[in-house]
Amino acid sequence: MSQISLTFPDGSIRRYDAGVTPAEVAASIAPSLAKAAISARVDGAHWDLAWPIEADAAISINTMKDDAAALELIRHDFAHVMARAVQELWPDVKVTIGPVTEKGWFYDFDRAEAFTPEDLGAIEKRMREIISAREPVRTEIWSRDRALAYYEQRREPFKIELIDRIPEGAPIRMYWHGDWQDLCRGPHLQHTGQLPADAFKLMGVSGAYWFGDVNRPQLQRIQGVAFRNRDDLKAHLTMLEEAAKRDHRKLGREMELFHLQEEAPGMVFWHPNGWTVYRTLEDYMRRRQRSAGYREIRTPQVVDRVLWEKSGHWEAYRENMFIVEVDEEGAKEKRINALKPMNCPCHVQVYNQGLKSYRDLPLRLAEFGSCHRYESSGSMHGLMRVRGFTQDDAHIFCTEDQIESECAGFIELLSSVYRDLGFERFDIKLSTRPEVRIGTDEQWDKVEGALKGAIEKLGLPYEINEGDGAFYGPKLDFKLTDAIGREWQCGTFQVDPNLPDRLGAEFVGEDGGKHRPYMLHRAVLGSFERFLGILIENYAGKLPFWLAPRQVVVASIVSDADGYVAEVVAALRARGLRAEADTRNEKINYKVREHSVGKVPVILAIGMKEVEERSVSLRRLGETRTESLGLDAVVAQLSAEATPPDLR
RNA sequence: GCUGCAGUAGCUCAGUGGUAGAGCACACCCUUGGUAAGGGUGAGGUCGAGAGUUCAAUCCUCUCCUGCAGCACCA
Repeated sequence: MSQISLTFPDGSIRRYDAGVTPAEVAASIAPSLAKAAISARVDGAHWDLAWPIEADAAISINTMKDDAAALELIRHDFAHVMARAVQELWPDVKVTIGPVTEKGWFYDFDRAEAFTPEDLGAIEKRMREIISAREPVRTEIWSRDRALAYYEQRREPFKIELIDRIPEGAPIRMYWHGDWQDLCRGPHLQHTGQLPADAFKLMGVSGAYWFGDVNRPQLQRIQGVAFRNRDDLKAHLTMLEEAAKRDHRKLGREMELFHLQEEAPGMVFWHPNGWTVYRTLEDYMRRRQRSAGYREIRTPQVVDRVLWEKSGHWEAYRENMFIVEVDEEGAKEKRINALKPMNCPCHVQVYNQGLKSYRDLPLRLAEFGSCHRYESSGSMHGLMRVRGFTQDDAHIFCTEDQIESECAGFIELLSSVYRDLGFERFDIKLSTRPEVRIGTDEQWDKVEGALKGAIEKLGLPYEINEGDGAFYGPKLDFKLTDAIGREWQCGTFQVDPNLPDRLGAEFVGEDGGKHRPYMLHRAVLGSFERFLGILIENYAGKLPFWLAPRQVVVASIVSDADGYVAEVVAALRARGLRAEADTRNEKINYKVREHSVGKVPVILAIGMKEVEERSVSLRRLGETRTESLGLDAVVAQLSAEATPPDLR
């Protein structure tokens, strides 16, 4: 038998018979390692302990201490254990697929009746029994015919389809968890006893299409989360509770920011508090864009279909547009308009007014553009996905040579805005040319190169999403990370030579001839509605002082102080602070509680002592400590704090 | 849009085949209290909309609307 050399992480090399398994390798090192082993990494691939190694390779043995490997195996094995539990409880249920997800796994089942929450409890119980049986996990490679015959006989149509999708030559692996069997590419743990029985939880049932295809059968997806130990599970559940507490829909009500109602699904009714935050953010963005060289414009919301036909939206996007029919006096036909779903065609109209010279470029036209899109009913979610929204939109008209510097300028603006708003971290994704596209390869090379060049010159890391660009040009997506680690895609930067072409935008070049400009679509926040939702959740409602809708409440302790309270409020307001008096007939405890719940950053309590000293007792949100300050001092201090970050 | 669940007072929710209840919020009164809920009294509901079954529907059935979770969608 031939021999192979395996290289270990410490650089040492050992020789084994070809076909040795990682389990045997581990045993050759130490019995304790053999017991603790869960999988191996062979030349970078995640390797089952039972799979033979046939050639020289670099190897490392994974144990439960290896985060990534352990979590993957645990979650994968949980998927199988759950499927087994389900089939043991309901033998007629058909199994499909059960992949690992970010925090756990899911498994899709075909079953006539819906799973109930009680069923989940029963499944969890059965899973624990399976785990405590500590049954070995076995693997075998089967021939295609044998696998197909097996599933024919078991009447598992979905598995048959899966086998048909396995490419010729790839191994068809069967795994046994005890005497329950599933088709799976592996790898898996050694036995079910290696699963942490106290570190998983079934999270719910939902519908899911077979292969994500609306036209295929809808299955029932049971989702679970799993971690290496109970503490990690607990931390995860705590994070979910934390996220629920931060839910902007709940905080929006509690803080009286906005509401939604069924007569206008997906459209926001902003209340005074919410609108204050909105305008503060909008004013900030207006200043930032103005100083970054943008000119602000405003374009119509109701536009004739003729323009949408020219721009291509009528053909490609019509089902997402709100259509407005108008009976014009004397007209034979109804005139058909649409609420704009995007601002770009209108911006080209502004560009097209008057002949443009190359000297006018780059021309940056910005609009806080109010858009409407008919989003499908199931996709709407509070402020995060709405039908009526406002983008911090802008289009830069420029030459090909200007793309790189415009891109760099945009990224600098975006990163500075995100930092000002409290987001330190964001990731960039570059989507490159798709299969179906317009333009020459040379153009794509140049434009993709410009985007890469801009990012690299700024020294920022980025990922490439091969083939995910629009048919007309590449794009950048910017994802920020919030305070509890969730990612939100907000910013975008898209290169578009297509729309200027369709709508006939041009400029006179140095050569005196007419040329097409490029159009760069870009947004920093995305939509104000959604971004405000993200801000609310990021700060759990405790917005930074400059953004807080009510910055200061001046609360009287005794009614004899009411006159001075009014004076304090007036002094604060004179400096532009958003201050309110609370002179209601309530105890100070009551007022402090109410305004704390309402997330007011600063409460100034006023009793007779303060009246006599012309001072205030200052208490900040989240603290129990109070501070006594003179009136002039507090006004000066708070107005400094209220200055937006770009004006400091 | 699909699957499942839900819709009762401003909010959170209980409840019943014979037209409804709690806590908080709200109004009024008492109380002037020093940093997270003082006390009392009171007002407040076409029980999401429409149709059907029934002597009788908030409750049962159907359709629709809206919301929630997930899926699909986000050119």
